[in-house]
Amino acid sequence: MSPESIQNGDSASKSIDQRGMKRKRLQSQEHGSGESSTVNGELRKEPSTEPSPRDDQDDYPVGNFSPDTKLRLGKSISIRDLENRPHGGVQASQDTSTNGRLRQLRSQATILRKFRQQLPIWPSSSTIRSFLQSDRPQVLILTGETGSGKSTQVPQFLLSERWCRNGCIAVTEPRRVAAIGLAKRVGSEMGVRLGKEAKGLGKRQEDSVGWSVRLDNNVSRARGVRTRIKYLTEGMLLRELLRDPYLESYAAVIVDEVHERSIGVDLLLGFLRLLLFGEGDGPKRKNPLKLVVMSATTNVESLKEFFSEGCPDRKALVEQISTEEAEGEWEGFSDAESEAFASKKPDAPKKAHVAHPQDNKLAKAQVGPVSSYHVEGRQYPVKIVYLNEPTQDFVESALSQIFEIHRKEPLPGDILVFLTGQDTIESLERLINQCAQELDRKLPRVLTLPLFAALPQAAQQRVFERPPSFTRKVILSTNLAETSITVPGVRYVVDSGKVKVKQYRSRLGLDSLLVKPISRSSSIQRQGRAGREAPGICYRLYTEPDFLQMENETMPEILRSDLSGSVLSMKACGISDVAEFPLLSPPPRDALEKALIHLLQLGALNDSGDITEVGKQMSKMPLSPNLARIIIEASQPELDCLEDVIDIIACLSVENIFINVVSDEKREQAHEARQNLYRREGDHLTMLATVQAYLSEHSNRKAWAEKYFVSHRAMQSVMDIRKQLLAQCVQMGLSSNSSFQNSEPEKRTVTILRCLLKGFMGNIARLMPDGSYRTILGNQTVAIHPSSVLFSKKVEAIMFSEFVFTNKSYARGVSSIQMDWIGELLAGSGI
DNA sequence: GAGCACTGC
Repeated sequence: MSPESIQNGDSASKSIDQRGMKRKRLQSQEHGSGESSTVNGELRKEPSTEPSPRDDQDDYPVGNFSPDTKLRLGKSISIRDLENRPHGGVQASQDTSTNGRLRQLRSQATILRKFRQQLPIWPSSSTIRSFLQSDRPQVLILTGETGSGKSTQVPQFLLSERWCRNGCIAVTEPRRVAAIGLAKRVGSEMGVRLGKEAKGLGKRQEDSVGWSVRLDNNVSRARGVRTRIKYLTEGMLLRELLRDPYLESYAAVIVDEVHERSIGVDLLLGFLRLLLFGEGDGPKRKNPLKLVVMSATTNVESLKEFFSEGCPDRKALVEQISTEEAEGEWEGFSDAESEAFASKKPDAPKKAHVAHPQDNKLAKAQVGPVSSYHVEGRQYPVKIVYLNEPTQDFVESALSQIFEIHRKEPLPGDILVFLTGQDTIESLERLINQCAQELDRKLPRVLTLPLFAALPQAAQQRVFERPPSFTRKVILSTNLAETSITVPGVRYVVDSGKVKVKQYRSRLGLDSLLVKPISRSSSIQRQGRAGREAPGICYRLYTEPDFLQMENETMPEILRSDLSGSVLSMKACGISDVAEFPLLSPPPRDALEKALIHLLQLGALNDSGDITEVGKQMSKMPLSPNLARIIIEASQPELDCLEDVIDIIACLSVENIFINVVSDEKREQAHEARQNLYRREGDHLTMLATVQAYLSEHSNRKAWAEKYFVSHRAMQSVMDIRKQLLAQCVQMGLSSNSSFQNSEPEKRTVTILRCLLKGFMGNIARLMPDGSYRTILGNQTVAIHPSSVLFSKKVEAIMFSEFVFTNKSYARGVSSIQMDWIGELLAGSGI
């Protein structure tokens, strides 16, 4: 493909005119305000300012970074990285007394305040508060583009409200790093001590900001401390709902990043709707709960409808509004907002049109249970360039596009390329490096940096480093850079328009992992990555008609996942008819049925569909139902292999513990080194052997891991999860006496495998005369994945922990089993 | 002969 074939002109600017009218308008305002380097420089002079993780959705007008390092971090970097920084943006105090520390925190907060005031959301504070002032439960749907400041400011706005005076606000985030990073940021803005750092102030109450994510709960339990804001991952709030169904400990819940439509968010919205507006059997909470749903996109209507549907006095609300004089103002305001956004008319009436209830005593009564509001973002304009003709090979198109940019555009300005996976990233990396050698000496050098989740942490961190002088970075990334990591310095985005998605097919009980076109919203999100620091260009490796044909939104995760975990959570929360559970995107009935049947087979539900004792125990574990069931099986006193099984389950809960080696030579080497760890019974016992070998290494585990080509990072998570699971089993009274530990290894191995089989009943295949494997339930052909120790081996039958279709059906995590175990098992389970 | 991205007391 020739560079000329890439369109560069009018059609590109047309589409930004349509969608990006705000950006154009913002451009003129923005260059003179906020993000300028003078402000940056000013902040830099403050000795107490540290480079802190930046909220990638809601930027500060000043990056808190030293421009010297050019290190700009997204909402998501490594947790360790966050932990190594002093809390709250304040460096260790020389005055170690509590009062000295608090004084210092307060002065820091005063400095930060003027930057908060420059955030686009700042002027909307009182309007936002006014939506939630009635004495009924209320929902506010708050949309705002990247950089508006909503994740950090909205909780602080609400704190001063009467209904929140002594309460705590929960804010959920989809990622751990985001939750921790935001908590630290907001803590320093408020000038309070973080989490357990807060110890109380004698007679006076001390306010604090905390966070709660798996394996890291940093919320003060001290008597004199009020935790005012708590950032949690979605999963953690779901766990809290199991314990405290009415969330009595919170005055408000803020659900952030709803547009990502994770399973967690969808379930939370369902539970929260029931909690707010659930069947009218009397008040469930002492005080009405307030809910703020925050989303980046404009799809307000479906959210509005979702909550209005659940609201019992919906009719009353509608009548009330239509009889109020100010009717047009409230409804009209939000309509004008969404209309303006949809029809791309600039300067549609906005704030001027809004009646601010705090200015109008009657207005309070006008605010219904469900309202919506939109805040402007802060983003530089990005020009869009489409291909004229569709491409057959996006790797090749990306290659020529990258070099066209490189020849044409001056530095600075790094290139971010969105690809589908490790394979395409590595092949493009090779191609670029070949071409770069023949590059004109006068042109800047090219530094190619791959970025995907399976890449070791140190290699991932390289995208944050400043390149050598006269060098352009070309970052080749998966979707990781779309939401989780914000790469600094990017002005050019090359978008393949593709993504690899995992989709569960309940009929086959199989995940497929296939390359698909992205959605329009995802395409816009990728484009936005070019306009973080300066105006940018997004080169789409597809045509404009292709763009127009894309789905509007990415399919919500709940429609493409195994629902057994979600259904178990619902059942544990007392939802008897799961088909009635309110979901924004209800999954098809057969997907729910499949999940119910699976839970029945596992013994989590009984024949009438009620949750069993085993099911209740399973629901408390931070594991999929399959894995949770295995733990419970292993805890039976007569089997007693709990500790060994926990070691295996911990490995199954993290990414691959073995390092992927690229070259053939290294692969041989790794294979050789791992011989001591490999077990002929299969991958699960190999995992056990690896954990045990790692545990018995006391001197230098890092070196040990390197020697065996084992991922040290993965093993550290295995250790954490193992510890957590052991503690939880003790707490749940799942026993483990070690009498059996001394029995013959052979017998122990069989016991362990039979426990695993209890959770992987559907995942069994036997060897056919032609040498292939076929599943017992479903009679599907399945191949042992090349990463398995049993790859190319023939055994009587296999059990596997994962069943994934890529270019064919693969079994991953495979163990050898015997046919006669299966008969007993199936007889016992009623299949 | 091959591995999208997240998450959980």
